[in-house]
Amino acid sequence: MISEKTIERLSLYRRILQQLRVEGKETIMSHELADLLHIKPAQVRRDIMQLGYSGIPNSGYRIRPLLESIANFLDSPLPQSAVLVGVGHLGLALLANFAGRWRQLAIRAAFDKDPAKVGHTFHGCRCYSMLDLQKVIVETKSIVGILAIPGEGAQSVSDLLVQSGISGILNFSPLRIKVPNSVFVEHVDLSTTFEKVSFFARRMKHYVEEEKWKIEHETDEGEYETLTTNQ
Amino acid sequence: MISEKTIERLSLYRRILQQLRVEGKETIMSHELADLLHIKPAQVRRDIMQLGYSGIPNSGYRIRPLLESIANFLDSPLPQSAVLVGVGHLGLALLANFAGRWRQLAIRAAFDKDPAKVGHTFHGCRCYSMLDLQKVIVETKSIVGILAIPGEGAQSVSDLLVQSGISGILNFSPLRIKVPNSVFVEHVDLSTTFEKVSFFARRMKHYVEEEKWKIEHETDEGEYETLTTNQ
DNA sequence: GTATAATTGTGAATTTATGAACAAATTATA
DNA sequence: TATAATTTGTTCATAAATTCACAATTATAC
Ligand SMILES: NC(=O)c1ccc[n+]([C@@H]2O[C@H](COP(=O)([O-])OP(=O)(O)OC[C@H]3O[C@@H](n4cnc5c(N)ncnc54)[C@H](O)[C@@H]3O)[C@@H](O)[C@H]2O)c1
Ligand SMILES: NC(=O)c1ccc[n+]([C@@H]2O[C@H](COP(=O)([O-])OP(=O)(O)OC[C@H]3O[C@@H](n4cnc5c(N)ncnc54)[C@H](O)[C@@H]3O)[C@@H](O)[C@H]2O)c1
Repeated sequence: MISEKTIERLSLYRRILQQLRVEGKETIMSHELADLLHIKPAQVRRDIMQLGYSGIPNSGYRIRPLLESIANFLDSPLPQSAVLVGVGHLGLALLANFAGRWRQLAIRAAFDKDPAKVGHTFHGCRCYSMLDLQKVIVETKSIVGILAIPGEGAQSVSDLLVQSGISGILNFSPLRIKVPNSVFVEHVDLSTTFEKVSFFARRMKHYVEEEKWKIEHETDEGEYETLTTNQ
Repeated sequence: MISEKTIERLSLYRRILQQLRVEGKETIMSHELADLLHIKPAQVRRDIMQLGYSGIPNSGYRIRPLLESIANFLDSPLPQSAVLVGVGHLGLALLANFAGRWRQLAIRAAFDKDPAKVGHTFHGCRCYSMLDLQKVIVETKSIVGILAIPGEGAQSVSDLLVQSGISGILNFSPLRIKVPNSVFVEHVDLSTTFEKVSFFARRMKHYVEEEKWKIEHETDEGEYETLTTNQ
């Protein structure tokens, strides 16, 4: 019923609104939010509509109650825990940002198969042995697992997480893991993202050079198609 | 004309096919690739069609030439360079993975405003002063910039990158930067992604518990709507 | 107060992405 | 060599996401 895209935008709105509130702003209009995010005002209004929150015509949305509506919608009534598997380069960066930083949602435990890491604490988060996975997940009541290990181990660790009661996985490994359809998976594939940016960067450059050429040579506007981008 | 989604999938196909080739596989059929990625075969055929490459009915695609077609389409004829701004927790992880690892596309230089980092080399990549940004970008002919700094500095650094000739930006900061429409931007917003996974994890759990309840109480199948997911 | 200007909420239109289905092509097989 | 079995390329259909556009509503100016 509610789409992933909408959830992502609601999370964004919240972050922006929290900032604006500390700056003393009390109300906001759909086109202001839209401009900050480079989207259309109708999109903002539609998303907020789905919350059940109503704005005031000719005046906009009151930030305080809108934030409450978003929190009400996005957040769990209880603080929510996540666990991280793989305390390597990426895992460490994630711990630096998400280990107990927010009360509402945070990484509460980490795991690694490397004995050198087990028992140590990284950015305030303890690293456990893989043998303790199920026990710790149950104890911390975690429902989200973050995979920051190489593709090789990803499927088997994913299976373990699911067995232990995890129902959402954030997967940074390049492998597309298979899970029961009662589990939500998000693949963050930084390599393909990097390649994509590189691809479009090149196209943009070509397009711009083509435009320059056309201007220099004062040709009439030919039927060049513009690039499709997400801006 | 070609969509971002298609580019992402082509990059995925390539990675899988490279692996399969070293395992000795010579041909592949659309449904095999589709199964590995949890998508539909028609999607695979459509994507490959856009490359201009043709498969063989009743036999599939020959992996070697297909890989060549993909490389031809996705890659620059010359090796392509990227620069990273912000050698913090995340920046370091990115350097560990992308600093000169591939010949075709790699991070060739890093920048940080912290004097303690300037002049040092991280994972084989030299960190320069922000003052050298333009010079190094021009020298390395980089067209991609990666932002791994806090939101505060993101807009001004982005402007600098664009001034220096960058035409693609991979932005890890929470700020939605503004760029001319001749520049491609990809926002990787790990906080919102994390919140999204948490949100759907919770819904999944509820949904599953609801199903269990229904089974235990042997009610007739009510009109419960299923969740929309991306699996 | 009344008029004016502005902004919301939302149905309808549009665009974009995905999926189903089938003729055409090709291989394998009898 | 002919037939059967498959898989591709692609058209047409469906679904999802976005955008338009405008009536309804409210604030503000006069
Ligand atoms: N670092 C990046 O910027 C980056 C970029 C693109 C993709 N990735 C992907 O993210 C994942 C992690 O990357 P990284 O750079 O942190 O790798 P890394 O090698 O630095 O760290 C991997 C960690 O996972 C642990 N590990 C390995 N297999 C395990 C298993 N089966 N169970 C438990 N722990 C295990 C290792 O001991 C190590 O600590 C990899 O799949 C990588 O391809 C990372
Ligand atoms: N680490 C994560 O897992 C994670 C998760 C979500 C979001 N992010 C975002 O990614 C970005 C980087 O995160 P991090 O954890 O690496 O932060 P960090 O604080 O560890 O590193 C930031 C680095 O950028 C440098 N820097 C800051 N301002 C700069 C400027 N104007 N010019 C040049 N260099 C500058 C700092 O000196 C530091 O080295 C942040 O915007 C953060 O919100 C990171």
